[in-house]
Amino acid sequence: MSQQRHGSTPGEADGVPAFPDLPEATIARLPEYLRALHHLAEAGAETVSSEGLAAAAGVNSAKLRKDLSHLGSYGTRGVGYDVALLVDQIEYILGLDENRAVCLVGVGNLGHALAGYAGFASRGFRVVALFDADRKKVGEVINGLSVRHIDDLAQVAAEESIAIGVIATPPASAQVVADGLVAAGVTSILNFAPCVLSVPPNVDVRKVDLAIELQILSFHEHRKASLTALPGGVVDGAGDQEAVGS
Amino acid sequence: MSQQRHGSTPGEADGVPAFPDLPEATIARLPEYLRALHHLAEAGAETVSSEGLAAAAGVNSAKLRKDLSHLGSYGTRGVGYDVALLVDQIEYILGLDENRAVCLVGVGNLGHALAGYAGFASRGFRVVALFDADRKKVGEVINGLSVRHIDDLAQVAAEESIAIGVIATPPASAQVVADGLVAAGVTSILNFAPCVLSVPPNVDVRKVDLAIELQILSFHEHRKASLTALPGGVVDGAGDQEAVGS
DNA sequence: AGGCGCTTGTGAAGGCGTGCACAAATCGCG
DNA sequence: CGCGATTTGTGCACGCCTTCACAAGCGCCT
Repeated sequence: MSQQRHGSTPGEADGVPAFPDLPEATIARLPEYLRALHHLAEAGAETVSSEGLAAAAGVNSAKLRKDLSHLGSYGTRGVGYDVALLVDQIEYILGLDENRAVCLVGVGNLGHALAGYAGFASRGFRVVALFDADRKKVGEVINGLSVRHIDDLAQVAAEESIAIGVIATPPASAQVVADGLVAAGVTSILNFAPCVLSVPPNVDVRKVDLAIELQILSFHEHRKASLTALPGGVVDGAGDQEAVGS
Repeated sequence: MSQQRHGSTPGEADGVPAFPDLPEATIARLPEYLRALHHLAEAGAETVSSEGLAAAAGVNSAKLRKDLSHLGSYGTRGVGYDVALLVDQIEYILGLDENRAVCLVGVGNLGHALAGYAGFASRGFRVVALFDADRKKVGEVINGLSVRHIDDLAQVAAEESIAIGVIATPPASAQVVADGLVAAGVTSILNFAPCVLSVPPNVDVRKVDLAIELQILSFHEHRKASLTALPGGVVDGAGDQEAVGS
């Protein structure tokens, strides 16, 4: 690779392009590495070996090295990775230094919890608005933010540039809300409603379905139960953490 | 394949073994198909084509056919798939006919919402117990269930056979809780705490980290922003739903 | 009864991701 | 100043998953 890197702004080091076309699987793991790095930094570590960081993030060390190599060479052979430098680099790649504005639609059971979730603010996001279609909920204050009616979405989006919309409505309303978010210029959506959304191709949708996660676990339970009833007995069973993406 | 299938109990049709070793990627999609099928059944559909079901589930039709072919042949050429039959078959494979017992540990912000989430009960799961380490929360009644102290876990597990444990505690407590669940005989864990759990190899862990989902979306925002600033302009951007697993 | 259109099930090819194993590079010590 | 210990970065092979394209099968219409 190339020498002399400390100093310049992250991502624009020298020869490395700002967007090295990271594999999707790598992107999904970067946040995990970042969390582990923050943990290490708080513990006072200056550098980490790939082995150490891999263990903290729950992945294979070879995989970690390959992932990090994709975003340029930020390690030192014989020493390891500079924790602070790597944190900056990953945060830059993930765009977390821009402190993106997030809005949440649907202040029901789940939405209420999400609105109060501290993990968002502490990891680079600002929840700037809460919406609901139910006029009875409008005005309610949650975590310092007051709930507004969904019809105000366009107006609020014009004031604050909203990067990400979170949908926590019943499935029947989700598509309408998604259309509204897209119309308001939102290009990333996190969908908690158990349904398929159709959006323009330039909009990214990620989905989290709590029941699906349970059903996948249920399958493995079923499988394990039918295996123990057979000669082979308990063989293995995955062992380490499975990612929730793909 | 084989003829004559209607009639016998699902999964034990005739030549097909109960566990055809489904690819992990297929398993992750089965719940999505199931949801779409229930939707179709409510709309009164008797049969669906792979094209139709694929559209409803947000996937490629070839992928859907291959997925379904893995669990035996339950379609009719020229006609499509029998909706009711397929529902039974998928529910059997996923083990949803056993109405598994779920316990939830950590009745904080998020845990509270999960305890009240209707989607669990409606999709084949029974939340049978809520736990928390905070004595001030013990006794609180949520959705008809009263919160018990975490020390009672072993006792409750002995009474009701708990299949799945959900962890919604702060990350610092998550490992201790996981150890407790494992000791109580739980072999599947759904972890909402942002940390890595280490468990014996026969225990399955799935993880849901809300902040990670946002960070992945943030990356794509960052990427899109840096692309529009370049000659190529907006090219595509995925188009359809991305799974949250992988 | 025969043919035609529609739909499933699957063989084959290609791409992506993982993990091994090792060469290259750096630091510290004698 | 040179050597050995240590750790990164990566070429390579393997396996999983996706996608295409098409043959086989089924029902309906004439």
